[in-house]
Amino acid sequence: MDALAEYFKVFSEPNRLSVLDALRAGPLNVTAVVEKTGHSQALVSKHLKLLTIAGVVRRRPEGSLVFYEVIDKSVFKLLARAEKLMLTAKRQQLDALAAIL
Amino acid sequence: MDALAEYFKVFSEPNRLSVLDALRAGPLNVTAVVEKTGHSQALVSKHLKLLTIAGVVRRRPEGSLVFYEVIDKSVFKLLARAEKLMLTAKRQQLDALAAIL
DNA sequence: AATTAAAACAACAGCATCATGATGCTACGT
DNA sequence: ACGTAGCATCATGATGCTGTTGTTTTAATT
Repeated sequence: MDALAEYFKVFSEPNRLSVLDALRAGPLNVTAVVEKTGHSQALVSKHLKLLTIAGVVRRRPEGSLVFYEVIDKSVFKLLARAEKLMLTAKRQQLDALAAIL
Repeated sequence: MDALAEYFKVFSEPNRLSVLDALRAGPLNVTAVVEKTGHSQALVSKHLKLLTIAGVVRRRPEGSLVFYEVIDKSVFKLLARAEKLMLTAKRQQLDALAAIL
């Protein structure tokens, strides 16, 4: 239960999520992620490290560049499922509100 | 992207996850959750409030008791998927570790 | 009305996390 | 060997979250 919470924590940060999303189409090196996300280099590097430690992303040095890529693309299915759940949750909230009025 | 991160944050806390898990079998009142989880009453109340605001759980007063129940049980599928992903991720981590040694 | 049990609220201390700016470190080209 | 680009790390300040204690509300019971 503890480990699961930590795993969810990986995806509970907007900037980290955007870094992960930048890798959706395929591997990118750090600078490319920086440009794609608009975040500072230090920040991107940090989040990529976290994602690597979490086992979500793989680090692959190539010459003087370092490429990162998503290991198991089914993480995006997780994101999609969460998004769907979130939407229905919000709708339920509205329904609950309507039931009161 | 922001909202998604916040939604994930709901599940990124061990105690909150255990509170949610306590409601897996069905509705419970606060005291029952307290007994099932072993957490303090105040803490349980707090987490239940959060889960309610997040739209994961529904609050239903009944007499002097207040029952809580999971609105959409497919949240547990989200948890299961995350757990699965986590396990494969950990294996990949071990492999990566082994590649270094 | 007073009492009691259940649940929520408030204030506080402690802790973790995040973003930034600066600095270090590698690998490559000249 | 030197300079540079790419990436990682460090130290710091700021912010937010968690859990506890103590109090308050709500509802039922006598």
